[in-house]
Amino acid sequence: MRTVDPARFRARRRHIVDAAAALFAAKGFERTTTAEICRAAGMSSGNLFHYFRNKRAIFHAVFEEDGEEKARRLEEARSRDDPWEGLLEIVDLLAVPATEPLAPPLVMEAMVQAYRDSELEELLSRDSAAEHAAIASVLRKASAAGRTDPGLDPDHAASWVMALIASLYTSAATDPSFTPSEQLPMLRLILRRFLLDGREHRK
Amino acid sequence: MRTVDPARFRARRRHIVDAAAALFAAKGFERTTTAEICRAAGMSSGNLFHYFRNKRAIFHAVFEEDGEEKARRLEEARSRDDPWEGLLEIVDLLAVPATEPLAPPLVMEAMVQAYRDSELEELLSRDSAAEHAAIASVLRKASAAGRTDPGLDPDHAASWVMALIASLYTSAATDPSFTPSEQLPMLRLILRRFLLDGREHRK
DNA sequence: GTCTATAATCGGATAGAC
DNA sequence: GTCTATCCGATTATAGAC
Repeated sequence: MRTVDPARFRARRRHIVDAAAALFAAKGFERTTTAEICRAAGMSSGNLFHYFRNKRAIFHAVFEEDGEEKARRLEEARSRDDPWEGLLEIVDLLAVPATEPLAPPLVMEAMVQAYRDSELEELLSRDSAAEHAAIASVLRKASAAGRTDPGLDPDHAASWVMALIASLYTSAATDPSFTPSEQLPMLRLILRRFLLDGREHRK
Repeated sequence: MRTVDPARFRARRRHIVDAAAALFAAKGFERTTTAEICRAAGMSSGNLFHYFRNKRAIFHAVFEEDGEEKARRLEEARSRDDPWEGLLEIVDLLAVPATEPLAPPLVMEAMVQAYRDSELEELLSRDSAAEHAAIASVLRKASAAGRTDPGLDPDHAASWVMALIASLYTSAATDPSFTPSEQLPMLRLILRRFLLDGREHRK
């Protein structure tokens, strides 16, 4: 007979993380106080620290997605017969979250924090390494099939594809008139022209 | 007979700003303490606050460039006969500072701070509005001359040109293997393909 | 102009009762 | 599991001497 219900524990942590994420997005990590998180989550300080070792652990939890599901979807896209279909699927997979209002400022905050927090940096670079590998893989396939500019190095090009997707987040966070959902078509256009260099897109 | 030498006062402020910039780049705004700035600048706290109203004013000063010189160079590029020459000149003007090691982390920090600091936000958006106007201007000229894809809206395209340049800073700040100076050719390639869509670049 | 000293506040985190 | 109470340290900024 155990005294803690793991599901309830996880749900409670999730409740805290959700409350904190909105604050981190609006004010950044340092300027968000634990007292504010307590208020937003409706609990005392003593209780908050029962669920998280410290403030930083709450921030990390915001970015701990289960890679399970994502890895599955990346693998699915990467194994498509048509590499361009696979690429566009990956782009959507990575770009669509940018349409959630909290995501752009949170991603920006994560990027600057990762610069000084090696644990977070490792967390994020694990994710981005998986994304990079998937993109490079479809690019290699497309290149071999003559469906992209063969002069491009797939790994190098993949880095720029990721940079372009990241622009969706940074632009949304810095320019109020920039709406990721409206900009997705332009992102796809730039990618096509970059990678195709005048080649025909369709088979 | 005045007791303060304005030139000396400005030099002293500059000395403080230089010392602070390195700290802001390494640790961010909030985690840099005024005590650290004092140590780095070799002066006492009382003296530091003789030159700056508060810590935030020091941070702002890091980004107060004289727009004089920059406006002149933008205007010069914009008035080139060949709009592509003008565009590439502007791109270099904006991209080359990314090769200074402190610039990428400082720019990232400025972007996240601007999100919560309307004064800084105005400072930065004044700059970027001028840049956007210059880029849109050369793109309009290029489009009219049939030297870029006429289907692109110059203002919209200019925003993406700026986003691509910004990628140089964000990528450098988040990916240790990314070197802006090495990536400049690729940036230019992407811009050409994006804006030309198969058209010939040279006249 | 520059210093020392310190005021005033706020922050994260813990102890321990219930 | 949750709370109240509180500690300790750090931080920005100021007062006032030299």
